[in-house]
Amino acid sequence: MDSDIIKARETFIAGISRISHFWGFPKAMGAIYGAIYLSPEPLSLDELVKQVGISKGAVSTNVRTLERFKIINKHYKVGDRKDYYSADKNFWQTIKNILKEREKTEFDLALRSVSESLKIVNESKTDKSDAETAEFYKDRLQSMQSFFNQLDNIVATVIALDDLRVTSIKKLFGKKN
Amino acid sequence: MDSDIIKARETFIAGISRISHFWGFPKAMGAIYGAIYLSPEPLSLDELVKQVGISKGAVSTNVRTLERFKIINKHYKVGDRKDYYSADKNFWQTIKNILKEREKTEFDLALRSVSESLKIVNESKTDKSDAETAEFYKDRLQSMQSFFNQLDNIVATVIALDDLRVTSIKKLFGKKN
DNA sequence: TATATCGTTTAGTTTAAACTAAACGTTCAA
DNA sequence: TTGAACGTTTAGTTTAAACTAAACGATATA
Repeated sequence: MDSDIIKARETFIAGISRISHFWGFPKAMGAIYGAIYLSPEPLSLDELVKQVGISKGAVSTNVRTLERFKIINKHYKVGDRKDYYSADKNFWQTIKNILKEREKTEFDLALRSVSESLKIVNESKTDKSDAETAEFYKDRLQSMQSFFNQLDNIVATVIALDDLRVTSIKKLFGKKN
Repeated sequence: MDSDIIKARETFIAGISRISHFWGFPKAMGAIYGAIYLSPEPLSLDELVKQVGISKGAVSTNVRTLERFKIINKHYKVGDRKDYYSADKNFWQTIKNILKEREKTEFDLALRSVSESLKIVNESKTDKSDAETAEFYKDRLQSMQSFFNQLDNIVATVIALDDLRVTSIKKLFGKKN
């Protein structure tokens, strides 16, 4: 294959790896996604091993995560036991899928830990000396709880949006007004 | 101090640590922020060492990062060589500050790496056999470039918003319509 | 000038995440 | 029924990030 094509792919994959790592995913996961995204045909596990240069085990686990997040798609071919993976260009959907996955776990958990702290303070029978501190805690914890709730709402709303509305939001932000 | 108050604080700090770690920051950084956020008075470095239970060096570096991101504020007292740190409740501003810092580095860099790949493909004199692949690459890379540009616009817009407009956006999303 | 008190930096260590190599279970074809 | 071709799992290793302990420079105080 043409060396420029190869160079372009390598540059791209390196970039995606970095982004992946930056957002808390393994670098290899980004590289795998990059290879799949830039392939005209769905790729098999062994082809990914060859292209990305990591072990079969690592490709297997990373590919599974990518699939769970609905970032890539799995394909079967009749009379072929291999699995093939592809990616599409709908990034907004991809982002939504990631958010959906994260909301289920971390967003929710963050909110709960603040709420629990608040509950403890609210239910504590504060003796005179700590009353002031308790009030301060309540105020601060409530503020954060409120913020998390708003954030949760935003995420939930974005997830629920259909593509038409996503477009309108893009317009909303894009116009810079 | 009242044991419930202590329990509430520990629960809170553990939660914030987890969030911090989840978004790619050190756990200790979250713990430090949590301690500062929940303190009625600005805290000194040594007080943080005591409250959070990590070494002075670690507190020093983490606190510096927090300050660089404008997540906490530094205070001086006359006739006192210690530095004191406080946090406020304006989370939207905090998020904006984090985004601002990240946009300068990673957002920008992501966009550039895709653009560079695209440039390589565009400038390559593709021989017959790879022409189709080159076209596919161009299409895919352009799609991602476009997406990144939109994302960059959104982030830049959010950063540029004043608080009034942030409120309106919160309303926009919060209504769930 | 000597000493104590700061925050920072550095060298070395710890730790947790992510990888490799290899064994494994399953499926299918000969 | 044997063996090849899959993807997955596991035990062990590597690696990079983040920590600790201690030295350090700077500044204030006695």
